[in-house]
Amino acid sequence: MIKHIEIARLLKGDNEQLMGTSIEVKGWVRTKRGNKHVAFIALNDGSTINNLQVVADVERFDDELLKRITTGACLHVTGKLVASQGSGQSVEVQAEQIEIYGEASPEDYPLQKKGHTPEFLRSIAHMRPRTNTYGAILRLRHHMAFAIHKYYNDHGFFYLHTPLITSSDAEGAGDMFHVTTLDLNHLPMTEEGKVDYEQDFFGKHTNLTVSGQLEGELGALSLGKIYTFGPTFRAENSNTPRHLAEFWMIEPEMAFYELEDNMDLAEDFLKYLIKYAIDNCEDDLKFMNDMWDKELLDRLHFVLEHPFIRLPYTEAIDILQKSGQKFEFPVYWGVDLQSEHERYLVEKHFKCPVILIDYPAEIKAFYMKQNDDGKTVRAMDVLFPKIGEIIGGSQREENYDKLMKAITDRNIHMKDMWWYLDTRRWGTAPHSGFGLGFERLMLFITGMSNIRDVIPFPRTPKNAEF
RNA sequence: UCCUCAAUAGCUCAGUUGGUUAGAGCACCUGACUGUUAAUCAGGGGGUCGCAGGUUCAAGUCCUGCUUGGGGAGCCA
Repeated sequence: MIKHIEIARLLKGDNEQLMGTSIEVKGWVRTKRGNKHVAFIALNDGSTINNLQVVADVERFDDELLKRITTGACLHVTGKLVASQGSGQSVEVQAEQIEIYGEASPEDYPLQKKGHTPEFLRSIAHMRPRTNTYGAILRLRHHMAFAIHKYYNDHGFFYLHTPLITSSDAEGAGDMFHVTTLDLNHLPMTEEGKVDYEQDFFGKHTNLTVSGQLEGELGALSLGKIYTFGPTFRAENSNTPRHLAEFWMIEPEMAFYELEDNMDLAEDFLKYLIKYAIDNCEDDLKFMNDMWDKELLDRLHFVLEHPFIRLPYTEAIDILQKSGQKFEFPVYWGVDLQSEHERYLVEKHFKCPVILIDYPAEIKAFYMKQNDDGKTVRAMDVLFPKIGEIIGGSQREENYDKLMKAITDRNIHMKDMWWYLDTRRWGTAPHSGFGLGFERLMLFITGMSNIRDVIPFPRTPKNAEF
């Protein structure tokens, strides 16, 4: 007797030594059908999108027991693994014993064997991992997370844990969640009538991080190549299918990398992840392709096989102005590109991922390396079909004086940022990095269209259930 | 936050110019069927029409506000 075998292993090709032997399987019932002589139970244990067919000879089992086996119930089945008589599967289990771990009353169990909308499933996010779709998404999410660590480890990067609680609010990446242990109903006040954060837990005002980049630069300028991979928090009131208040971000930061090296890394990295998914998640990707996005696999292969277009901002403006397209927002040099402009470049003009570089300094962050033209900075945005900006990054300004000028030009308060500036005072070096939104990657990999469906428990304005 | 569309059975939806007892498919329950494949076939139960007001002899249907959700925009990853 072999104890509890996962369904993924039973359905693999190399199960010949198990054929004819008695095995144990455990999992949740997807559907049961049959007649008065035989019952077919589709069992899924989450190890694979595929179900194991359990065949129960009705005369061998108590009617009451079989009646309690309904969609959603959890079973422990002992039986013989045999070649299937039916055509839908190669093997099946002839049930000898069935134990019901947990019933799922058909009167109120919310998941049915028919399809549900993502909107409905979001309202039962605690149960949706039990569906085929979210099982596939969560397995893909795991494999992508693993592949990210593998890629960087294999390329000599070190995983740096940057803090989630930060006291710097000059990062310029939008509104932040405050972190405090003060009693909000009885706030200690200073003589000027402001909240006295000296009495707070950290003795100063603190927030949840919006980026690990600044600390990441400290790592790069000592370890050489580092990456961060952790949660990030933005308190913006963004209500779109592409934004979350809590999301995961990958931020590599590399000493001695210039912008071209940065672009090479971003492109190689993204293609590695896509290839990893294709090579390791065939069943789940096929399911997502068949059920949600018929062009998913074609799109993944297309991106894998074509070099990304690399284009200076100034040339992109030129293309847009000469396109003859009518845009809602006018195009001129110095304007920040709108979604419609980015979509035109990626989906209509080039029909290919595009890396835009050398943006006007005014529309980019203070830390980006200034070009000699005095107008542009060494920024890069990677734009993908269907989802838009998937990566934002740059070569960093390593010159102390130029960095200080950018800071004063923008009226940024740097009193809490002395440690960042010290990297440019002592042993500064050219370096680069970028940020990849993990859930945006997952949108691309899964073919889903709403970011709330590629994270187990989405956090968005007015929504922190589960 | 702005624009826009929507909310009717457990789920997905239909519901005419405002008019009698609000429908369908799936799910569920009962039955039929000796190997099914989101099984099939027959029958049955199931509704505070998102919430609060208003117009009207009469509101699922028209008006106002609110709530929730989708799509688009901004912020960005």
